Amino acid sequence: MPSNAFAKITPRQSVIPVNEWVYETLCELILHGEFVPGVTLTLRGIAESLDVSPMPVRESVTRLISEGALEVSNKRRITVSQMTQKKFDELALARLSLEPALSALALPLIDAERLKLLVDVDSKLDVAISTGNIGNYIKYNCQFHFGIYEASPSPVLLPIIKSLWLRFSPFYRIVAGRAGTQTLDDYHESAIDAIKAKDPDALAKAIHKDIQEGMEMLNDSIGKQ
Amino acid sequence: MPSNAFAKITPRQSVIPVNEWVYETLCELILHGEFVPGVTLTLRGIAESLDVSPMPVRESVTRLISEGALEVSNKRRITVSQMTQKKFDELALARLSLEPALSALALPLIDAERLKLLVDVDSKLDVAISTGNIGNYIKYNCQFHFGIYEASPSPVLLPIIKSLWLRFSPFYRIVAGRAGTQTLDDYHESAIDAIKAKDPDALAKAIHKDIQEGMEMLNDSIGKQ
DNA sequence: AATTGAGATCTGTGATCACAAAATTATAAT
DNA sequence: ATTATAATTTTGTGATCACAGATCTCAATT
Repeated sequence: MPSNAFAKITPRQSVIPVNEWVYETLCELILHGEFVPGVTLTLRGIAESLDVSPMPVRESVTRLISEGALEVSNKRRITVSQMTQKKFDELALARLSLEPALSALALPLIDAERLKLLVDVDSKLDVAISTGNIGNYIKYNCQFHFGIYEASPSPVLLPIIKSLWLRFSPFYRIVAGRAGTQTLDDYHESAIDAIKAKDPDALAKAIHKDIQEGMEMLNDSIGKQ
Repeated sequence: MPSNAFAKITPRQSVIPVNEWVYETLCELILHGEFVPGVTLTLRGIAESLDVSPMPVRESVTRLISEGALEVSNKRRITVSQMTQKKFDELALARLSLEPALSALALPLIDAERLKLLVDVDSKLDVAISTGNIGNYIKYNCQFHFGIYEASPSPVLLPIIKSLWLRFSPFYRIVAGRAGTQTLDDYHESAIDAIKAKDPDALAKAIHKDIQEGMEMLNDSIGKQ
């Protein structure tokens, strides 16, 4: 029996608290689509998989529940949140309201180094699309967006947007996995152009369009999970 | 020595879990401005005040930290979050982006009973303003807004908006307490008119204006806490 | 009187135990 | 073979303990 049932996870730096490492590990697993909507998790199970005691897992799961990534079902069972039409509509509304705005705020803080990183991630993303690698697509798409947002150390907007991603990522993975990468299209090129031109409005528009297209693609699949 | 150091709190229904009651009690205390920004709290202290064991307090505080209402300071000390200009700007942006939108979504679900409740709360609010009762002003203003929002059982937007309120409420209390109620103005009348006219756009505009005015009033006081 | 520093206390974090309610498995009866 | 029921295990929740690091207390020293 393996002491760690999850896919490759980054080892814990002994300086950061255990509960935080557990939280970030679970976040990454969720954001990268490793968790299937609807499956039930157990505190002791996660603890064993991550080779930690149940206590820090409890704190992390509490956080993830309050952020909507996990749910506690009818009779106190921890599950990965499933998508509903109502949730989806609100997620789309919130994303379209906040992410373009934060992009515009972040643009002046994107330096040459970060721009290079974004270009790099976007090219990896193109490879993932052409080779049909869904896992990498999800990962690099996430890295691209947050690569922009995190240029601004936003204490309020960033955590909220992260919680939005935590909620639709598992669903995203399922849908994209079924549809394949050939249908995927993005506006990352125009986003990069807007960054180079230092045009906040153009960047906001590109991000808005990118989210809208992506969410429209997902919208048809609700209920067919 | 009192077994309960907090102001009047609603007793726990024995059917709901202790941690949830603690969470909701703390939320209410924060939303109604009972907590002063910057003061440090302790798990054991809250537990004693609420006459529960430290364990459910731990879970509740974890949630409130993840929602930004509380912070863990430099060297792991739990404090009530303080306002900064950056936080304030983002809170205003998020509120103006989300609350008018949710108002418009909620309007069709506001029935006669709820409308009556809103009118009632608004009149209590006017009394609070004219008598200079800051505590009631904060409370009824909160009840008025969420009285609209909660008409729509929004699984995503409602928790996010609540987390926004949890962050600025303590600050609100301080500022309003210093400025007095005579400077307070709101657009609740036009909001009620819009509800009666079943005009979502007009309601969204009224809520937008209400938030904008309120936040502008607060903006001058940042740093002078 | 001001400063220092050793001892005592308090605090968040992690570990472990207890327990009732669910869920699962095993057994019996049809 | 299928259903019903009893026994067992598992689970989230709450309580308690342990501990290192931060904070506070207060007497000793300058």
